[in-house]
Amino acid sequence: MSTSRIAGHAKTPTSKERLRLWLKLLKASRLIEDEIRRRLRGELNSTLPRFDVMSALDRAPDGLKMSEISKRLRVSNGNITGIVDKLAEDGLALRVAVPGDRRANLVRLTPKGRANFAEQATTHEAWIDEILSGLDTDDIEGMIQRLDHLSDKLEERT
Amino acid sequence: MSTSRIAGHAKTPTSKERLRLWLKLLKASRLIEDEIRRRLRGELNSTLPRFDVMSALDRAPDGLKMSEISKRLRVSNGNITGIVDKLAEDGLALRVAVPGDRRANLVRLTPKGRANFAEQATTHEAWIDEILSGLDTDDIEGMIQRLDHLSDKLEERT
DNA sequence: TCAAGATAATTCAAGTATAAAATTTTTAGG
DNA sequence: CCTAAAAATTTTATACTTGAATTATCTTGA
Repeated sequence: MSTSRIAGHAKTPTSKERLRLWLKLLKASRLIEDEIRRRLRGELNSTLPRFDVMSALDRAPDGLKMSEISKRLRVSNGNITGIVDKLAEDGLALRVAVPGDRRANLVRLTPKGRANFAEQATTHEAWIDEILSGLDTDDIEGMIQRLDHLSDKLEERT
Repeated sequence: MSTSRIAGHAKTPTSKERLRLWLKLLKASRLIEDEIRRRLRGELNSTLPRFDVMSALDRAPDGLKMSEISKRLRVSNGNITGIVDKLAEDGLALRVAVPGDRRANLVRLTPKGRANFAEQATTHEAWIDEILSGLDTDDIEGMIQRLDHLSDKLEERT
C-alpha cells in the first residue's frame, strides 16, 4: 500500500520538508552539544559521556547495573565498561557485587563522586541557562511540546 | 488550568525549563541520529561522517579544500584527513593539487563517488521521510522556525 | 540432572573525534 | 633576497563508540 501524495495540498509535508527539519534539528543540537563538550573539557576536565554516566548514577543512589546504565543512556554495553573504568580509577565510582548474581555488578558513585557531580551539575545548568538565553518561554514551551511529540512517535516505532 | 501564563506575555524562563528543553532536544536528535547510523551501516555499508563528507563534496562539483570541509561540517581538520583517506581508498573521492598552492588539496568525488552518493541520498531522504512521518506540517514548520531561531542565537555568540 | 539457551559484562577491531605538535609551503617586511 | 609569520594539512596522543566475539554465570525444561 503506497501513500498517494496530492500535489499542492498544504497539510501533507513533503519529504523535503522533513529532511529540512532533520538537518535543522541536527545542527542546533550539535551546536549546543559541542559547546558543552568544550566547556566540560576546558573548565571541568571531564567529558560528556562521563557527565552523563555520573548523572544517571546520581539519580540512582542504590546503584545501577552496567546494562541498566547503557539502556538509560542508549549506548553500547562495551562503551559503559570503559567509562566506568575511568570513573573508578579516579575514585568517583565503584563496582559492588550483586548478592545472588555473580555475573552482574552494581555501579555506585562514591561520596567523592557524588560531591564532584553536584558541583558539575550546578555549573552545567548555568551553562545551559546561558547558552539558551535569548529564547523566551513561548519558544521553550513550544519546542518542548513538539520535541516530546516527536520522541514519542520515534519510540512508538519500536 | 491552574497556570497564570497568558498568551503574548512571555515570562522569563527558568534555568530548569531551559535544561529541560536541552535534554529533550538531545534525546530527539539522538534517537534519529542513531537510527540513521544503524541504517547507513546495515543497509548502505557506510557511516554518518562518510555520508556527511560526501554530501558536502556533492554540493561542490569543483571540489573543496580539506579545511573547507572541516569548517562546513564543524569537525576538526585531523578528522577529515582520515575520512577522506578512507573515501579515497574506496575510489569514491580523490585529492587534486591546487595550482599555485602546493600546501592545499582539492577533494572531489569521483564519478563512482558521485553515483554512489546519489543513490545513498535518495535512500537517506526516504528514511527521514519514514522516520518523521507522523508529524504534520504545523509541527514541522513550527519546529523549523524555532530551531532556526535557536541556531541563529547560538551562532551570534561567536 | 544437565545440556541448551539466555543474560551480564568484558574484550576486541575498526572507526570517529579532538587538540596540540609537526611539516611543508606561501607570503610579507626589512 | 631572506627570514619570520601565516596557512594548509598531516601526525600524534588520547578518548569515545559501536557491534561482534568471548567469558562467566544463571535459568530452564526434557
